[in-house]
Amino acid sequence: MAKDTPRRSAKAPPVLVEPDEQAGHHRQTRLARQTEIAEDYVELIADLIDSTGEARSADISRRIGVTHASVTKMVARLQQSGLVTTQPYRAIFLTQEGRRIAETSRRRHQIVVAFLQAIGVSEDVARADAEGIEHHVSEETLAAFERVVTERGRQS
Amino acid sequence: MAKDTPRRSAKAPPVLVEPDEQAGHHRQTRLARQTEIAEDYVELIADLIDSTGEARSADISRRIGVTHASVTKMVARLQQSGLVTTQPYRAIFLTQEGRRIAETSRRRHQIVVAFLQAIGVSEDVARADAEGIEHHVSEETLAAFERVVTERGRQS
DNA sequence: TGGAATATTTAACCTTGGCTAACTTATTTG
DNA sequence: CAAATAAGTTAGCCAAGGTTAAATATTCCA
Repeated sequence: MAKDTPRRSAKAPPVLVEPDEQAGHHRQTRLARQTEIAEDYVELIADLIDSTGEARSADISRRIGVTHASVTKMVARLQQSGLVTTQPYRAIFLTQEGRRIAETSRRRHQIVVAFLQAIGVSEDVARADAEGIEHHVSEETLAAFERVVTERGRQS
Repeated sequence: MAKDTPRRSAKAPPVLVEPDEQAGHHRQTRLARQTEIAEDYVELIADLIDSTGEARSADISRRIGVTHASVTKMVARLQQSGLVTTQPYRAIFLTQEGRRIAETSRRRHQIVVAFLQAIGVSEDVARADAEGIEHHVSEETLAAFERVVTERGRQS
């Protein structure tokens, strides 16, 4: 019975990074992942309302690239969470709370896009990457991004 | 019967951003979200192997902050995807493909952390934010990050 | 060597966020 | 104004990633 792969090392091996700290970071990231989809929808709904006067699910599904049915389901969930209000076959509106989240998301989004462009990323890629990055940027990092934007804006 | 919220606007409203393009970005982001968990696991497994000689699920669960059971399930999925190999009650190893992905992830991770610190983000926050950001950084953006790191490294 | 202590797996469940297909309701237009 | 078209909803499905609780393996040590 060849025991080719020892199941467990005999002694506790040395550790490079603090496990708890690392777990905390991962937990934090997992939490951010839970809210980012909702944020994407809310941000988009705000944009639609501001630019066209109302948010309709057909537009949302076109912009976000999912089916009508998925939008309906997601909107129902957003309503449950108190971020939007809507009635069957009617347009979608943001609640106070939804509007607040939309504003925060939008601000972050704009800063991230401006920042990426400031360090030389092309507009299209900046927009694409920002969509994913924005949800994982802490206040501290956001502040750093802003500094870079104003710095580079001045020096060019 | 007051019709207070018109269900649909009479005319097609003007659009600010190209819907298709925006949908493409969101689709791309959704795709990245599908792989990021796997990447986190693979990256961590590689770190454990390199630093302690083997990756055991107890360590993974401690570092990543989920239960043992979740790790077992995820490792089974990684095996299905051909990224790791393992046998019941034995340690976990990376396949060629798994190792490749781990290297790519690690490189990106390191660049993102170094970059954030270069623009003035504290080490702990840099590590935490990088965990979420790294999966959404395109090659173009990564290159821009590297440029900033070398620039700032030189000038200080 | 035989438990005690650890580690791992299994089973059953939950939520999220997609999908398709079929159906209903509004809007527009001939 | 009725029929065609567009928009929205509902139902049933799926996979991913989590969870707890209970069962099973392995290792260590007295």
